[in-house]
Amino acid sequence: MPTAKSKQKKTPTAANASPERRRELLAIAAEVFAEQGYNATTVRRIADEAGMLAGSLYYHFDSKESMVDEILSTFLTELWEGYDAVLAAGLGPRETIDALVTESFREIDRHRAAVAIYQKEARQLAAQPRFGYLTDSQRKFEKAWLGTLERGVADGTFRADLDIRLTYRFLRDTVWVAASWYRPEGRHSPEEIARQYVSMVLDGIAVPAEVRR
Amino acid sequence: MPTAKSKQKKTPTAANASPERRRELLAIAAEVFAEQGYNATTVRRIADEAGMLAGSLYYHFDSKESMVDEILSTFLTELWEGYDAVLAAGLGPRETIDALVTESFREIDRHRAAVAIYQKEARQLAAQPRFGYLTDSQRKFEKAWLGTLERGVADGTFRADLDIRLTYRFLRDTVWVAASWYRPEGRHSPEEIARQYVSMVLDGIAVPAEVRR
Amino acid sequence: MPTAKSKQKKTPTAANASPERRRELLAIAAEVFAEQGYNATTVRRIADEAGMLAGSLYYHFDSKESMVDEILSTFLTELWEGYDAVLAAGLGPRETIDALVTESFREIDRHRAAVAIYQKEARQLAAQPRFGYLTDSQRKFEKAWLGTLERGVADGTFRADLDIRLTYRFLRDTVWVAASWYRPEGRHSPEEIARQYVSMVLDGIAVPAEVRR
Amino acid sequence: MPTAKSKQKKTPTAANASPERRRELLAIAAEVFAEQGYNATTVRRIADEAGMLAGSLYYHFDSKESMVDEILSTFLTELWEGYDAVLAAGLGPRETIDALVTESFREIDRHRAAVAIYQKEARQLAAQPRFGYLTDSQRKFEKAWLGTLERGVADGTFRADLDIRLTYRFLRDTVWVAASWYRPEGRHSPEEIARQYVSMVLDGIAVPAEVRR
DNA sequence: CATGAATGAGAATTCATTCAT
DNA sequence: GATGAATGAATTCTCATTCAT
Repeated sequence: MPTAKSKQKKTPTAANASPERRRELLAIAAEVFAEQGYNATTVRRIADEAGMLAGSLYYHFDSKESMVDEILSTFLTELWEGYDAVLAAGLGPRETIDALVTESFREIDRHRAAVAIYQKEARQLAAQPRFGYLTDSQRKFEKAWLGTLERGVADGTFRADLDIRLTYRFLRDTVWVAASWYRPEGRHSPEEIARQYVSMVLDGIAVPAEVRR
Repeated sequence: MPTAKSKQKKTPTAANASPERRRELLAIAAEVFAEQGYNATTVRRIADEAGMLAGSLYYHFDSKESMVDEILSTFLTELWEGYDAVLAAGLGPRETIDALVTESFREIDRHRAAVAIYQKEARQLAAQPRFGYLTDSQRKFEKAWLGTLERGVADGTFRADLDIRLTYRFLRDTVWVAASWYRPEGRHSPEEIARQYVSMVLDGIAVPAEVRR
Repeated sequence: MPTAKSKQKKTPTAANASPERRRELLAIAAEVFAEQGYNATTVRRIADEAGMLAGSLYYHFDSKESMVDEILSTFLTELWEGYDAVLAAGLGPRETIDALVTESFREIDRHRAAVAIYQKEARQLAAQPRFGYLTDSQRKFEKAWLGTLERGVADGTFRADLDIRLTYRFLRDTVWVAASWYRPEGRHSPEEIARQYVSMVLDGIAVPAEVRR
Repeated sequence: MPTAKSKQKKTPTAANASPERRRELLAIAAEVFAEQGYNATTVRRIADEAGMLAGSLYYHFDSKESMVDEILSTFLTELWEGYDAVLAAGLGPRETIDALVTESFREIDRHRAAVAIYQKEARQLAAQPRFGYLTDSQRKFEKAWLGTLERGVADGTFRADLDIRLTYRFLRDTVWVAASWYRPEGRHSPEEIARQYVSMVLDGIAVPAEVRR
């Protein structure tokens, strides 16, 4: 509701429209970004998909960049709500990993496109100041997972013979790359996928020798 | 694996120069592609890095596309030499997985940039007929790994309670994403990384209950 | 001096609103045009300043162009009322110049923005048929000033050793460019500024030799 | 001559071409800018005038902005060479004014288009940090002229009854607006125009009373 | 009277590619 | 083998304008 003399210099266009329309458009954009890659996606393509002309998108958003920005920051905000809840619950290392993995697959389920974009583009985007929060998030992320692993090694829950940073990367990648193949309509629920992933990660895919015997 | 030469459409230019120069230039290009992404990389940038002007690259290559083509096909050719040797060795499922993972990390070590490019761009490139071999390779790849897993489940080596396609994806991603963080000068040799990965994947990161006791 | 209404091409929109609102909006528009330049001024910016949305301006005006049109024609209409009165008064050359300069500064005081716009944009706008009156006005203007100068040279009031067209341009520019720095709240009244300008122009800024002696 | 590894990140294109070609293109651009105004001039128009495609201009210049930048800064550099020489000559106030006016008309003669651009666009461009030198130059300019006037008033050369800032603006505008009508092929040489301007400014256009008698 | 959403015609700019030298 | 200059198509973004509500 612009009042007389309100000169919104910075954001001439953005944040005008109704939140619902924005969300619709962002969902479309996210889908296309995820499929084609951010750079390879033209604004025109998004507009086509939304049934409007390329220029019309600029009524809703400042730029292509601000679209990814909003897609990623929205996703990360929600992710951290979930993660923070898990981390605040005071669970043991094994249960924390379990809960984080489960939470992650729930996020992948809810924000598949955003996660895929994050995976592919984060490194490059993070170079721009505007996307500094990506780096921040990554740091927090590392702290959460690595810390849990360290706790687990300390209390004997996790193996001590593995390079812990390697283990961290293994876990991290293992979970998130799933966004590249995950389909919401697929056979398994995110919880079921999470259950199996946790099981693989914690206990391995091999049948233990003493069982096999 | 089709090699990417045979394409001298109009000009008698491409594929002229000495093979060594080509390889040098491709190495440079691969590095830049890996770092910035294929789309985001300008021919000019590659030329800059090579100490020449953008136009000059066209003496050596037909197009930007033919550069990735050659980078990826060279990599895949080598990869399959290694894989085929492993698969032909008649090993048991556990040993085959071990060998494939090890071979994979060796390839990551040798072709880090190419692997990173493959990870990021394969899906999109594969849409073009020229890159049909990417899809072929992926199919062969799946057959090799999935087959090994199935063999393992059948003979009791691997757990039967896991969705096998899930396991396959888990394994595949787990190994290859490593290219995104792997640095040849890093602490661990590719063989050491492979050893730890295999150990995690097969036996899990948790200390088994009966040991912990 | 054609007035810029009579243009309701398609819509019955323009020239609807109350004349006061129009004048308010035109004053705002003139200010922005003067400050940023006609081309660089967006309709949105004017609307912002007026506390409405860009589209809403089109209830009041046919187009951006019709805004400048109305601003300039209104100004010129008033200018010529003043000038015509001076020219009809039958004054001598010196007194006529004096009166014209004074009248000009009064117009600058009243229509600072319009004058500034005129100075900057007239040449370009005049190329369009719609703004033909700008050229007409300029011709009339030249006739009035140049004629007065010629009269003055003829009767010995003004120096005969100067190129008269040069003198004309000198005078014309000298007066009107003042619009670019004039501020109504400034130290001097328009009449005082005019007095000093006339004095400079007629008698020069140097102290005459025989006085200095 | 780019050497291997020379990554000119900031200026990917500009400053490549031979200086002569640059100068040619800048001369063309200046002409168009002067005639149509900076904003109203499209890059395409400049390219048309130069007999090339719009995109081709970007081989020579980074942007439309960098074209005006180079045009203006080149002009100002030369202007100050001339001005500085005058100011260093240790002339009296009257002679200094004379010399500055003459130098100014010489610059108008040499850089007519640049001067016209400066007149029309300086205020707006100066808002951008990149064009900070415009403000600097203006300040120096004011200091030079105003200082000379003050010296003249102090030593009795110039009238003391005039507002000195008004006089300064009068002089400044009077000289530079001439760029808007000056044509190199015109009747008068820049020196002749300067002579007449100086005469008008110093001694006025009126015949002194005691002479007229 | 005004808003919200869109249109559509450019605008500047980028970049792979070509080619004469 | 490489340079310098250009092409031309595509891309992001801007903005005056329209119009149903």
